[in-house]
Amino acid sequence: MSATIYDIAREAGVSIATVSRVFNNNENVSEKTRKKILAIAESMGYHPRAFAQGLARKRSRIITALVPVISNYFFMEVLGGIQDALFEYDYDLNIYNITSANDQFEQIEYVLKKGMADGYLFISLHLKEPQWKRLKRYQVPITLVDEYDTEFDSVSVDSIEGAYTATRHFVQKGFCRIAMISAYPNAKPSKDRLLGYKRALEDAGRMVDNDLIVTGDDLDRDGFTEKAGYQAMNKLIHMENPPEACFCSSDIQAVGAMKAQNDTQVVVPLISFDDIQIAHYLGLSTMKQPMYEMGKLATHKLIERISDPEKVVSHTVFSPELVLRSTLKSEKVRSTS
Amino acid sequence: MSATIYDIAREAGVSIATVSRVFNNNENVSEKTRKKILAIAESMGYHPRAFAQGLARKRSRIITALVPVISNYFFMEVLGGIQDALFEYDYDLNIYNITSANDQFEQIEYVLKKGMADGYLFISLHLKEPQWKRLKRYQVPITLVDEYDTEFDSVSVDSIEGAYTATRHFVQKGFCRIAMISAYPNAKPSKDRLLGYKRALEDAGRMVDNDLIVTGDDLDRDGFTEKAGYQAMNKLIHMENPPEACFCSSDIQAVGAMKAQNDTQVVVPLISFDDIQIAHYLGLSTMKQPMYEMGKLATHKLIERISDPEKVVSHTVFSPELVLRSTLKSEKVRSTS
DNA sequence: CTGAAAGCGCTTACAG
DNA sequence: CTGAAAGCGCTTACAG
Repeated sequence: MSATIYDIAREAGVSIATVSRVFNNNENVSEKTRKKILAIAESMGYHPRAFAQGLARKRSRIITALVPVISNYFFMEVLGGIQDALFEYDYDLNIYNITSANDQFEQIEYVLKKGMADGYLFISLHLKEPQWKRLKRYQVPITLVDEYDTEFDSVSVDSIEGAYTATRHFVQKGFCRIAMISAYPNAKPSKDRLLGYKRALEDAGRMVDNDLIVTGDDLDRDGFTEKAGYQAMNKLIHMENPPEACFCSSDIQAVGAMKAQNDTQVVVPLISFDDIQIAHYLGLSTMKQPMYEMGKLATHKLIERISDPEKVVSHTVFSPELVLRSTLKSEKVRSTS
Repeated sequence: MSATIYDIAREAGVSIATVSRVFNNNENVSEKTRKKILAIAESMGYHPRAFAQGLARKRSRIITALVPVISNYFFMEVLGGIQDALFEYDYDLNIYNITSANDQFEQIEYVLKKGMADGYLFISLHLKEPQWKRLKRYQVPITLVDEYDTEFDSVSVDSIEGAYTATRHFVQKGFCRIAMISAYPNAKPSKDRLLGYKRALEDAGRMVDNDLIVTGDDLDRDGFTEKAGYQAMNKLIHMENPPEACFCSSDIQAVGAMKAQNDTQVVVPLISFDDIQIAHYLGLSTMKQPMYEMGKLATHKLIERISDPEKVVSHTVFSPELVLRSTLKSEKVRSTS
């Protein structure tokens, strides 16, 4: 195997403690020995083994992000913020994929038990109340992104408000039959978007027509896929009395919905949710989430929590912002959708 | 801290060796003690600490993927294959982001030196010949994806062929001025696509017009962005004599290019490269790369290499496949782009 | 400024 | 089937 601290200590004629000090930037090493050691280390291609350090220090300087679907546009953008924040501190990032299988919670516990990281970022992971409680027992720093629980630091967006704003916009524009393409409302964000949609209609004195709330048949990723959006929009388009406008749970579903519109040449003004990178290029009107900021802030919170476990729990809830693009203007949609 | 092997050994009245055996599925433990230990471990929430295991075993059962830009559609799809392959074996996946800064190579060496993983997957990492040579010294299993070097196992796609096929298709359709939206040709795939494009024109007896080869001004991700594609297409559209068709280095650039077309209502038939998920929904004609398969195969190769370091180096080169969609048919483009 | 030594939590021959 | 003991490669008081 490659060189260890012993090899380089022997070569330099010092003890392993001194070598260790050099690599830990400990000041109590003479400049002369420091240089000598560094030179030898370089020549032998030496670098402290992460495992040995982790074991001895009981700290790893690793942050682990747990995410349900890595290949997900929302996560990708959050990740950008996480990485930039981590860059400031000297932490490494590990990413674990948590599948949405039945043993999801066990997968999470498994990762925590392995104790590889100093702190954990839970991205879009939606557990039940007793499960959050149970995680608390691990006494390990955890920050939630895109989810809320009283026990943990969190960064999220107000989905109720976002859905409300989008729907109200349609109401104010004078649209009557306003539909919603929903994801499967297992998790809080989905539920909240449904809630915000309904509330906006009710506050406007409208009846909520459940036939106008549709979901794709594809269950993958709880329906947050192009395919599910495509299926859902097709259902709407083929109703006897199609809707005049539609709020859509996510941009990625809107991409599918636009294809359905394009295939049939039926235009339904759309406002979706997220504002992922391509939204601008596709002309999607959407409720913008500050995904990058969310990732960054969550990481800062986590680092703080690591250094001060007793800190009072903090929650940040961003307000999504309506970004209007061509999917709203019927005349442009024809050439855009 | 949480329970260790000592705690549960004491509680069970056995030695730590026995506890260890249980967690390593060693057969030499009586069913009775096994059950007892498992029960106690469960009640104490015990699980072997990854660092301690890694140190003692000198194997971590971790695979690390190094990628230049995590938030990249190509990578996301490759990742799907990696995860599915890893699921079969009992390996965990770590992901490291390698920024494209000047110290890129140092970043890579840093990750390798930490020695956290049993093997490394290099995704879309393009180094220089001497750098590959130098990595060889680490004597650690490495598999390349989207890159080729004689020294390492690799899985890639024939970019020359793909670009050739796309361009030839335009030639055969009778298009005359065929442009190319290129990325910055620092890396092999970009260079090869440029090469394939030129070769197809030459083989058809056409002159290569360098004015028709454009790149966006945005340098981010070597020009593999929506923005760069948008800029590039705008340049083409505003030429005195705009092209009649265009081959584009990647789908993501094509997304930007389509927006430029839509903004100006100028239609230029397009064939891009990759076939990322949204390509189908956007109606992008493209040279399909089997990204998922590539991730899966690369992972299999890596696992094999780990178990047999002496295995002969193997290279797999896939042929990209032309997928025709509406960006090619001018009449449909108008409603799609 | 430097070294000897204990300890981090496991695994793994070896012996029985 | 089980235990005692050495070892994995570091860090960190403690003593000088």
